[in-house]
Amino acid sequence: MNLLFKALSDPTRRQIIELLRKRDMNAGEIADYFSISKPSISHHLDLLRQANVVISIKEGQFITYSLNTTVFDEVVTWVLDQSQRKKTNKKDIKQKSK
Amino acid sequence: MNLLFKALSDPTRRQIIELLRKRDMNAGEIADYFSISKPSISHHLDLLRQANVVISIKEGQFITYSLNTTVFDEVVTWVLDQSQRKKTNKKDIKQKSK
DNA sequence: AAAGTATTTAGACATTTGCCTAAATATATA
DNA sequence: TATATATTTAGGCAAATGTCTAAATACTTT
Repeated sequence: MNLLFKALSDPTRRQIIELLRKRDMNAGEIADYFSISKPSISHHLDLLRQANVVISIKEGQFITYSLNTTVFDEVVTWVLDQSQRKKTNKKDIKQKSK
Repeated sequence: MNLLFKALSDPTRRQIIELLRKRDMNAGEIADYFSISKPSISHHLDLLRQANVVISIKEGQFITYSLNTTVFDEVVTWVLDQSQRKKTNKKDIKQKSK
């Protein structure tokens, strides 16, 4: 959960997600869309993979990345949940201190 | 957009959101739920306010914070959008370099 | 007006993050 | 097998982030 939100908190990583939404790409193709170095992109891809946002499949010399859209459900559920006001429980009522 | 995702990327701030989901609270009440200092909580609240996630209203000696749930729509829209595979445009097809 | 309470601001510090270059690894091709 | 290509790993560095204590601000109460 935290890895997931962390993964989404960087603009470059969100752009990578938007790219992969259109089609699967290998690391080099992805890097071509950015002006930062390939190792930096590789690092971002690693974080996205750790957060389960993308899956990577080695295809010969290339590594193809694709979105794992299922994790987004988790985010949507959490966020939508916050939009809904919760009924206050007795035990949640905090006394003013002193 | 970036401020919003940044705001959601910290566990303490997400917990604050979950607290405010139940009821509005003033800064001191919120701080009571955590073991970190009041100035730190105040800082988190400031970031949440900058991201438009909460609104603060001064009520005498207290400052009441409440959720501004409308911003969550933005997140849900973006995330849901990524879950939906996009039709590939001609112009989006990137030639393999060389 | 003085003292107490609620909250923020200021400034310092350690950790994390995002970036870089150089080197390592793995596969493909001449 | 030697060379070229694709990608990652390693290590370093600057900026951003999260935390703290001390001090400032603002309101309330005596």
